[in-house]
Amino acid sequence: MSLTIYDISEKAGVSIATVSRVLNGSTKVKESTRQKIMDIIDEFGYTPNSSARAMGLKSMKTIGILCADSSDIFLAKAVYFLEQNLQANGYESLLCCTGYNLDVRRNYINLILSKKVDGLILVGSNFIGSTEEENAYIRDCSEKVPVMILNASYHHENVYSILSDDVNSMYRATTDMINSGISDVLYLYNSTSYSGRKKLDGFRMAMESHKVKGYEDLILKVPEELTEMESIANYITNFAKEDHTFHGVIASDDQLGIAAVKYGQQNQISIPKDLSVIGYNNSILTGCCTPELTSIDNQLEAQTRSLVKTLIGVLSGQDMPQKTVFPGNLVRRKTTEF
Amino acid sequence: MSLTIYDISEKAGVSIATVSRVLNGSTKVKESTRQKIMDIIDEFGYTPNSSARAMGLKSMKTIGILCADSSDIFLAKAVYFLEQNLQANGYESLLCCTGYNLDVRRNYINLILSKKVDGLILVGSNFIGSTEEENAYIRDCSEKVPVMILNASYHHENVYSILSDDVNSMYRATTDMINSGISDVLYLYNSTSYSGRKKLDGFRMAMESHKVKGYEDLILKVPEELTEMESIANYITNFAKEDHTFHGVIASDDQLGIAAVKYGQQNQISIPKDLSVIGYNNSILTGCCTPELTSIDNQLEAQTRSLVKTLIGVLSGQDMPQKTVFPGNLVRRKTTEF
DNA sequence: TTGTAAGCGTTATCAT
DNA sequence: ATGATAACGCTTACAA
Repeated sequence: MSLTIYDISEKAGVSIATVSRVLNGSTKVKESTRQKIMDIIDEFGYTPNSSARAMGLKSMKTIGILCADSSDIFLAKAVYFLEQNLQANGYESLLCCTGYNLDVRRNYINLILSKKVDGLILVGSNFIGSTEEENAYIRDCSEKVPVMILNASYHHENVYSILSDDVNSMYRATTDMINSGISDVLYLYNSTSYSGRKKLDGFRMAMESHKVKGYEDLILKVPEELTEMESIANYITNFAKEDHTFHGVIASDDQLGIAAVKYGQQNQISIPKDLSVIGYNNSILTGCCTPELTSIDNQLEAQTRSLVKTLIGVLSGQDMPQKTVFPGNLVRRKTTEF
Repeated sequence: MSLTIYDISEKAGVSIATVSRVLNGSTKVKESTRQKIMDIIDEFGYTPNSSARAMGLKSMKTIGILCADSSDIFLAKAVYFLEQNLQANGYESLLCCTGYNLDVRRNYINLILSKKVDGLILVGSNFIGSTEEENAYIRDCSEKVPVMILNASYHHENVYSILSDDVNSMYRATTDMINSGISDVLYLYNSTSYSGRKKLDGFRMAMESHKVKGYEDLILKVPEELTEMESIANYITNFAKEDHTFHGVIASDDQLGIAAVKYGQQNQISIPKDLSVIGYNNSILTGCCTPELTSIDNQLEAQTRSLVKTLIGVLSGQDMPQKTVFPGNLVRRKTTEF
């Protein structure tokens, strides 16, 4: 059992209030008593009981991080950056992997709120539904603590959104591809989350504004059950066999992008000569295939830094922007020629 | 502000003790009063204050998860599984990414201990140094709470190790390769962590027991700074140019394995015909290259399940095995013919 | 500069 | 079956 301030006060022959003052760096304490107390702590050690502390301060200095699946390559990176930033600001991270089911989520959130976290971070756009009803739980949370959303946007009091401009990123990538002379491009996606919808919007907008005909026939939703790269590649092969031709692929994430590369390889299609491929997230996967995958970088690290900065600001009572949008940018590798 | 048991007791016209009893499911409470209290809770809502609770119970029902970098593909998966298992057992997870520096780690650990976590999980074999001195902090921790180590072994009271048998896995994989007729095999690694050392041991043992000569010349340490796949592939190419020939590669993780595949492709070496490659961890990366990577699976999920089970057992006062070892197994894909 | 004491929201041990 | 009340370890007015 570690010492308490009572033990220390006794040893030092002062009151617990004085010990507390020293511990909290209050200036109003004589240097000699401060020394005496510090000496005792140095000798016997002391780790504050943060539960007790939390009761006094009404704060655990802890932030709840919710994500569907922290082993997802994209979410894992986000969680990591967030934890680092929070740590640097004196906050700890309570991690909670909720899965994708809404009811399960609500339960987890209640649990985590009872831990008296000072704020909540929702990592991933899958937390935002398309109906007000689905998002009710977010409004509830926001009455207790500030809610930060990474990679999606939801407007409500005490809710702050940090995201990348998926519409624009996808619009520009698609435009680049069209301008390079490829207008028959397959759009590959499997998620209809907030950011999933935005990406598709960007693709459609580019196609529309460049007056490309018949692009809707080349929008392919890959079933979510298909997680193996090879299965996805086969799925694309089958799609192509149904008399669909395309000389470009834009994928809503790197995994699908890699699957497209695999499709090309399986069908002896030369990349990038006869098929250009663009992925999304600029993850570690981009380096795994040959040729290496061109991908859209969404500046995740900058986003997380901004998110934590905003959160810390909110917690200290400052006015903070409710929506911060980061531009994405195309990282050109070997699956494209432009 | 959410209700407290005081508010509820007032509304119900009973004492806080009774409310507490209802909340904790004590049997010794009349059904009618229980109902009255439940009704009030249903109407107004109630989220227990777990800091206060922790003070009474001397437990936060929280486990500290330490890992160097939760965005690492292997560690992320471990963290995810651990969180899920802990959640299922009524514990929350305080995540702490410590980096690889020892001093930084010690600080984090003190901090996390002050949060009164009920146990500590060290994820990744990089937490175990090779000297008693380096591991002193683990012994210190173990005096306060049970310490669980995933993927490494350290024997001490109140310390429990769950790991896969890296020596044997590597021994068997190497043996398989030798038996298939390939004895000039390049061993690729970049980490000298506990498990890194064990893997290398397994490789050496296999080489020794099959009386392969000169294998030491084909053990290649890739500089840790090299993180890009292509850089690693180039590094291998340069090594090969220094008059080293090999027809097999065994890598200490999938990333290095993929780099080896890339090396083959860059140098027009046919895989698996002229070069066999085996990776380690059986991660998502294995599906990203073509041909897909044969890899050693270390049963991470089973390990995490066992770890949490052991931890829960320890916390409830049971005697638990201090060391649990899981066998690994080779998952054959397309970079090997055997 | 220092001490006293109230308060934070629970749990748990007594009585009744 | 229920109620008082101490205890948990800390912060923070308010007094001295």
